[in-house]
Amino acid sequence: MKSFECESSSEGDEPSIYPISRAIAAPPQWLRGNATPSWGWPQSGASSSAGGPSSSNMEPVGFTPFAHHSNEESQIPGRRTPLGAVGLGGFQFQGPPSDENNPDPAGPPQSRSPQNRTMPNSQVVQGGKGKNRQGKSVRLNINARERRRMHDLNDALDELRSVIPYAHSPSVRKLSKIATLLLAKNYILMQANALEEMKRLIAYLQGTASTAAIVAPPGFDLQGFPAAAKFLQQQQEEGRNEGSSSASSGNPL
DNA sequence: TAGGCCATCTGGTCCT
DNA sequence: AGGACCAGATGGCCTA
Repeated sequence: MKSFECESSSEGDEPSIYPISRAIAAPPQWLRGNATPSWGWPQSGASSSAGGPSSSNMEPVGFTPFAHHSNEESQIPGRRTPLGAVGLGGFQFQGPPSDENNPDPAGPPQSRSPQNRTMPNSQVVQGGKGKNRQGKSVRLNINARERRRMHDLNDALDELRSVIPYAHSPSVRKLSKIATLLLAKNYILMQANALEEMKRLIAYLQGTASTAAIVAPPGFDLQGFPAAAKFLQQQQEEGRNEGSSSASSGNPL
């Protein structure tokens, strides 16, 4: 691979810190501030990556989860054309006007970036031997397919960006590919953790519904469940009131 | 200016 | 044979 490799996260232990992981753990400035979700970036030493974020931080602020902002993306600095600007088939080639590489006979569309990209390799490497004589059109077809494939991949990444909560804002730069993948992974871990906690809470409430006093079990963190905490508090207060009013009966509930 | 990120081209490998 | 997938190489843009 290249200089960055994702941690082999199949093991649950502490992932080794590759350069890219450090970059994610300490996101660049354009991702800090409002852009940084409270759950997204693995905290060094905190129980974020494997165990998920602390439940007290589960309420991210500054963004709208699951909101699609493809229109806003057009204003975000970046090189890729927003999804809405291109057809379903992905991006059209926007290279130099020369192009035999242009699969669109109608001519190259407006370049998606201010500059017209040059295609340095297309001519240089072709100057070789008979192998390249397989036919220019064949090679160009292969190139077009590969381009389309990469565009599809980027479209999928855009869709992934649209469903992971982070600051979708014109002033916030688009997540990089690797950041998108790592953020999505952390989001999945967080959701799984929240689901587990919810299951435990439901099981506990069901188990104590018929008993006298409802008390949070030792070690159970209710900070992430304000509604549940409020409910328990109400139950305890009601229990106390009834206990005082019907002290003669001695019935705790 | 260096480094990060990206798009594209290219050749190799595997699969149908 | 043709297509999908992959990784290396290259060069451009942007930001600190």
